[in-house]
Amino acid sequence: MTSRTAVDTVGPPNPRRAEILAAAAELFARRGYHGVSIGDLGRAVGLTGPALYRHFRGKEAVLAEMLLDISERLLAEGVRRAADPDPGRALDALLHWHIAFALDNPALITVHERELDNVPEPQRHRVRRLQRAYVEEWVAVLRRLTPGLPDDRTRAAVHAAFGLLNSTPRSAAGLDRAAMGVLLHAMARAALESAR
Amino acid sequence: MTSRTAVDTVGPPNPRRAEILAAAAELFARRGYHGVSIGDLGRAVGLTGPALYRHFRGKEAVLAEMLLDISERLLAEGVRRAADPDPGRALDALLHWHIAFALDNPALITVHERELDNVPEPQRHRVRRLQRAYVEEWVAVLRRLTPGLPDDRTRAAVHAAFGLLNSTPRSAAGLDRAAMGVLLHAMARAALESAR
DNA sequence: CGTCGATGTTAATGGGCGTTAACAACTCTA
DNA sequence: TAGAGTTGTTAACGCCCATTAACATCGACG
Repeated sequence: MTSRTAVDTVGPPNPRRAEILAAAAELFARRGYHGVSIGDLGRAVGLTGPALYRHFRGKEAVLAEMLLDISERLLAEGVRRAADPDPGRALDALLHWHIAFALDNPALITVHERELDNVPEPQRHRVRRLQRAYVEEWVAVLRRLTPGLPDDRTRAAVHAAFGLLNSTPRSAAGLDRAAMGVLLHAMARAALESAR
Repeated sequence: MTSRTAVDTVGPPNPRRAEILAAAAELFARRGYHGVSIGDLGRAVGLTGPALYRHFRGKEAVLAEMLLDISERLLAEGVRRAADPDPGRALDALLHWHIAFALDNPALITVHERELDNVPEPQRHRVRRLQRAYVEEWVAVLRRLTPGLPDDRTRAAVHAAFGLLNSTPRSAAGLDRAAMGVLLHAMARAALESAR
């Protein structure tokens, strides 16, 4: 029986897969999913286009795995941070986590924000569920922090705060990472507190 | 001499052009510039693909005109509102304007935020200049409101506030337009004030 | 040493895209 | 009413793309 090489999702972490995913994140963020060809993807890691099929089922599979990975990482650590019994400290921990992720992975944040519609259907639902669960972690913390606030208003406020935090890749200002981090933290915290 | 029909930018406002631009905004916002074909664009206004060339020089020209129009509208009214001698009132006026624009034209805001890289080079510079000038209107108002704040920090704060305000198209929450407007206003104002 | 699986390559296939050409219908107006 | 300009159509062109096929190399291991 002929093996299908490393195309299936499990197994030991393949460095080539990670390399392709990293390059794809940069390209998808800069030019959009449809603006990047298989040839571009291969060339970005020193290969030809068709070599990509030794590692992924196709172009859509690259995007799907990327978005699933991001959503899972955001949610897993989000759950951990939201568990702080003090809701004020939980909110700060969530802010720290999300800001660090956005500052360290601007391309991933951009793709995560924009390209969900291009993920094929079996996995799009999983990504959506993970994204929603992540938002609900934030909503739950804010509900503990300010009881009585209507949920739809809280959810809208959380989405707006994400818009603020995720603006990092587009600003590219003259501030260094640390200064940008504290600025975003202060602004997002103030914005969320003003929503009450 | 054979006329080139209405392909050049000037002349009386052509309703067909406006119709195409509106449909293109929705499609570009939903699927991205490269995810929309000329055939899609024509079909969206009840025509075939090639009919578009009676009104635009090509696909890139549609995007270019769209982004130029948005940037000019944002800047023109932004200059007007920033002229209020009271910087606090000027900031509120800018917030009202930007929020109203974002709530009324979510697709335009999305395209304006994402697709600049796909505008061909002669006009990309013009759009960039207009966008920068718009940001500088905000920066100037904040400088009057809080003298002594370093400019790069102010600029970063403005970009973050734009991220918050422009999140509207992605939230689609259960709030109505008015409630969403006051929420965004309060959050953005608080965020900007916290940047001092 | 020979075989096999993993990981590349180039060549080929089929489809879609942006654009242009050629042609038709309709509306003015001289 | 003839002609010209406007705004559509369908057909055709060339290019690029995602994917597959066929073949090459190379290391692990019997």
